[in-house]
Amino acid sequence: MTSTSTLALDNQLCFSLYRAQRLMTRTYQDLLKELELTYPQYLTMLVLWETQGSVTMKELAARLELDSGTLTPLVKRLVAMGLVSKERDIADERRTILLLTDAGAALRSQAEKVPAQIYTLCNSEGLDLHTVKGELDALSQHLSKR
Amino acid sequence: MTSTSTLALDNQLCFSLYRAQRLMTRTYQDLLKELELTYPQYLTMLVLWETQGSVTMKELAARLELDSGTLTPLVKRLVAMGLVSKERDIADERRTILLLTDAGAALRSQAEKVPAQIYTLCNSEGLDLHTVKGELDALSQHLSKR
DNA sequence: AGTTATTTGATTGTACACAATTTAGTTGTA
DNA sequence: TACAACTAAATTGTGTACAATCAAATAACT
Repeated sequence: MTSTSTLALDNQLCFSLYRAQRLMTRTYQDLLKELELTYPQYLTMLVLWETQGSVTMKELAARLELDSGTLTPLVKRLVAMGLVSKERDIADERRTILLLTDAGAALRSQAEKVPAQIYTLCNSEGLDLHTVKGELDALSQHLSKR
Repeated sequence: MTSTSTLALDNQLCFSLYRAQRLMTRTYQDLLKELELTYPQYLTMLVLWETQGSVTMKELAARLELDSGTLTPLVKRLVAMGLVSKERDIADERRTILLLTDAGAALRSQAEKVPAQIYTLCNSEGLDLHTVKGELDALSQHLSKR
């Protein structure tokens, strides 16, 4: 029997979201083990792969909606792994430009397999993942304009 | 124009989930500031409020699907705040029992206001939050049985 | 030019998450 | 009753998140 209290954990959308997100990250973790990337590192690589291998920290932060406190150390690890290099923008020395190394570019072909694998793992009878994605995006849109 | 690449960030359900979860946590953060609780601390208090103020660490971990590495320090903070007390189970000294203090129990009346406030902030034209919750639960169910 | 304001990224400090290991306590069994 | 197997928490170590602050560079203004 489910509690009808408005405070019951099972009645909170937030908890469903929180749990689903953690399960999703764990699912990625297994697949990303082969690439030796964490899940946020993978997201960062996605951005680099879709920007011809060159972005500023500011652009990356805007794309992932993460701040420098998160990204600076994360990128430092990608640099240490040899997937990314960092240099200052000559035109504006405040800016740091991230560049894909050859190893970083090469990793893409391995990463190409991940989306299909994830789809297989997530897809389930009676659940339209595309619809869920749209709803989550709508929720994010709504929450972010405040 | 959206990229049609399967690797494009915008095509990943995972990123929608990841972003929505972070936005939701931030939304809670504002409301919980008054209670001086973080979002995971709030979830922990929800569990205590719905269990007559008494749970073991193991039960709490099972309920929140978090492990002791996360919960031990989190609970330590709740104890330091005077909301929870800890004692050993006399029947089985391996077990730690968490108990609501009077202050912890009293906080519930303030927390009662949160769900309605969150609902107001999340609810949006053309988006059924109850449906979204159900879909996320279905996804979690699917991801956790593997 | 010199001062002020703004921008960019890095740094600091707090709080999760979670894998892996350790410690202490309990149970099952020869 | 030894003692191996198991269980519950705590601990350790790595990697995010994010608020707040800082330093350096640039822009804007007088």
